[in-house]
Amino acid sequence: MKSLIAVLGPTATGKSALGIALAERFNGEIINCDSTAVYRGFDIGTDKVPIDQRRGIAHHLIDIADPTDEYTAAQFARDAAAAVADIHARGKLPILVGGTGFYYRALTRGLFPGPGKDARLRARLERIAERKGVETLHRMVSRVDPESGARIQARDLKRLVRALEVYFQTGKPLTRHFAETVSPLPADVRIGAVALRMPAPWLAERLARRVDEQFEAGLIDEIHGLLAAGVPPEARPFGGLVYRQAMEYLNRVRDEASTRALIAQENRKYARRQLIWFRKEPNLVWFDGPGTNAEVQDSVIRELAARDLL
RNA sequence: GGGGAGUUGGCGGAGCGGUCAAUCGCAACAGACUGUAAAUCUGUCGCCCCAGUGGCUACCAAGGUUCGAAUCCUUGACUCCCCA
Repeated sequence: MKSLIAVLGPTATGKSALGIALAERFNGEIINCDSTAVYRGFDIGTDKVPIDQRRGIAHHLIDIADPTDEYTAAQFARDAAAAVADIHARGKLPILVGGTGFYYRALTRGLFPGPGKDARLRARLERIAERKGVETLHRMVSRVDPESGARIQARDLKRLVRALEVYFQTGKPLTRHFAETVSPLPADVRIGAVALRMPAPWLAERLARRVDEQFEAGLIDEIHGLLAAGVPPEARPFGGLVYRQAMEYLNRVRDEASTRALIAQENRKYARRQLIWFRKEPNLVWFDGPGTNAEVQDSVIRELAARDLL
């Protein structure tokens, strides 16, 4: 019987610290489950744990993609499953740590084995949306795949494009592919998932403090460095939280003080979406953070030990 | 001291006699999510309820005109700009 521990929950609740504490105590290695931390060079804004603070614990799936790559949930599911197998093979305990719910779901429940992105097809569909309105795509989806049409909201461009992309590439509606969905994880892996949470006002305070720390740690210099190294401003990770707002600041959309406030605010909204996501995740045990707290760590260990996962 | 502009729901900001509980944006709140997910999208958003072509209170304040006012008039308070 092999265990996989997962430390999940909203941003800034101390997941990394809890993960490292568990790894130190139970001969574990960390697997990142954060969609942006996979990109090299994006360190400060993604709150990566610096190497000298990892206490010698191996961290997987961090810094594995170039900023110009388009890393996806499907790729993550494959890479993470491989990392889990590798860690198990070496007789160690894999500990998944991160806040990207979709990545966690892709790993634990799988994505349907359909085709990936087709850039030309997407461009074509997006052009149709531009010319005739997104609703046109929704009508197209409803015609070829009524179930998806009912499920996907009429203006949700990305999902509509995806549904049509799958249909045009396979001749089969997206919904029919779902039946073939399987987790890439071997069947004998037992998952022990815990999530950290915190009262909203407390989290808001931590988020505001973290933004200030990121600026003091040289967030803006990091961005200048990336741009100087030739990373285009359209690169995927620049479009995400913290970096998007910081880029706008560099483009003089707003001053630094309001940029910091905006980033904190966007982080709060993100934390909210993460909570909504993880609340629906089955078999997940919640703990009141922060994960740096020794008592919290102890109760997590007790819980996992009681379920014979450690 | 003189001249001009303004005061609208948590904020910004439309509306300029009826169809206005008041366009829209933001925030807030609730939610969706199967290969971009730190992304993308949706709903609610004055108060009350038997939840409806329902009731009540509302557009700085007080009066007035009118069948009817956030919209017009008078006075007052406050804010901003220009000239002294």
